Amino acid sequence: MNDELFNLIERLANLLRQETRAEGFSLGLQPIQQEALYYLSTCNRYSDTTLAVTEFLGLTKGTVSQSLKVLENKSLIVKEKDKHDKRIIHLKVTEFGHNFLATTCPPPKFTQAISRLPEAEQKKTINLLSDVLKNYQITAGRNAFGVCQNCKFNQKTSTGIVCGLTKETLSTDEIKLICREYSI
Amino acid sequence: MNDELFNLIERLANLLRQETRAEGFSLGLQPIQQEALYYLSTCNRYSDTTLAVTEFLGLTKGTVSQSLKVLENKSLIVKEKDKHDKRIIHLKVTEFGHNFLATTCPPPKFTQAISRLPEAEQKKTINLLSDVLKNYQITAGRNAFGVCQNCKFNQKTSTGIVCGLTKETLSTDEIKLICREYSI
DNA sequence: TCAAATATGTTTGGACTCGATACTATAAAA
DNA sequence: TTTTATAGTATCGAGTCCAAACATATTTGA
Repeated sequence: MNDELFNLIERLANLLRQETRAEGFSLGLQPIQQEALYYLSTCNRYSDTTLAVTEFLGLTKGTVSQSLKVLENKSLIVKEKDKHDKRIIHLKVTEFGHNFLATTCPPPKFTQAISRLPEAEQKKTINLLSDVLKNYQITAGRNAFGVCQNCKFNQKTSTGIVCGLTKETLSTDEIKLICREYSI
Repeated sequence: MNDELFNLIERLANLLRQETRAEGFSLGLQPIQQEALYYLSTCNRYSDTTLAVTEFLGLTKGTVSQSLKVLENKSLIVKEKDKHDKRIIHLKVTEFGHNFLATTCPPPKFTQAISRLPEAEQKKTINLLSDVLKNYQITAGRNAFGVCQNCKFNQKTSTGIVCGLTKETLSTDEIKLICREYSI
């Protein structure tokens, strides 16, 4: 039975990669580069670095560094040095980058296929698959990369929402993004 | 919401690829080569050709031809010419190949993570994800690659099980395998 | 019947990915 | 202050990938 689930995930991933390749063709973007760009569009300010992308994609930092250079050369992202730690470089998706993603990621046919399913079924699938991912991440010993507002460090105080890890104030928009420090 | 599902699948696939890479290290096997080998271990005699693997993985036949050559050189598969059509070459997984897959595919940690979930949840996830895949394949205009016994061409006659497409008799073991001609 | 079209599979070349390693720069720890 | 750890980049060789050209074998159809 594990085999079945493994098979399904592999096949969905294969189809997605195939379509992603086609979508990125206009800009000469490789699937992995699009994945990195997509991740950067969904993560928060603690998670928009080379190392975070590396963890997320499960590759080595040298490899990721190259992919990011391509994204920068194509003006899809810009690099901004951190004000407090000069080693850290934040990767921000440009407007051009956001526009590109809006039409290509997730691939239109995937979106189309999903929207044909009943909404209750969509939600159930998401919940179940989240459970699978969470379990797998724990077993494999990886970071969970969850949404900020569901994190155990997320605290609601009288002065606003605060991250218990960094002690910084967070906006209501920010807490919807993905964080590499996510923990439950 | 589509974005969420897309994200989950991508992340699961990333984790699986990362582990697959580690599992294949001992034999110097790349993730894509392992995927091809795994597919060949699950497909029926109508679907064990270069072209079928090509469709299944969503790559070009030239690329797949190279991966298969590697699998052959490592004695994980053998090539057998078709008796009726000399263009066709059947790809059979060797005992060595089966043994390798048994310990590596799906990755042990994935199996471990899944088995920790309640059985009902596992089944539900499989059913829902099957639905997603089926819809996506139809939208993308791809072959479905389903299990023989669920196919509309599968016929139970007085003399045994027959494929309505090839008019050939099928064994009870065979009908559990994946077929590229699967249709519903 | 036999040339043209089609189908299966391989080979080659160039662009790109990937991990490993070595490297620079900065920050934290001892 | 020296040492160690962290963030990121650069380079190399092995391998993936697509596109195109190619070799065979089969089917079509005039």
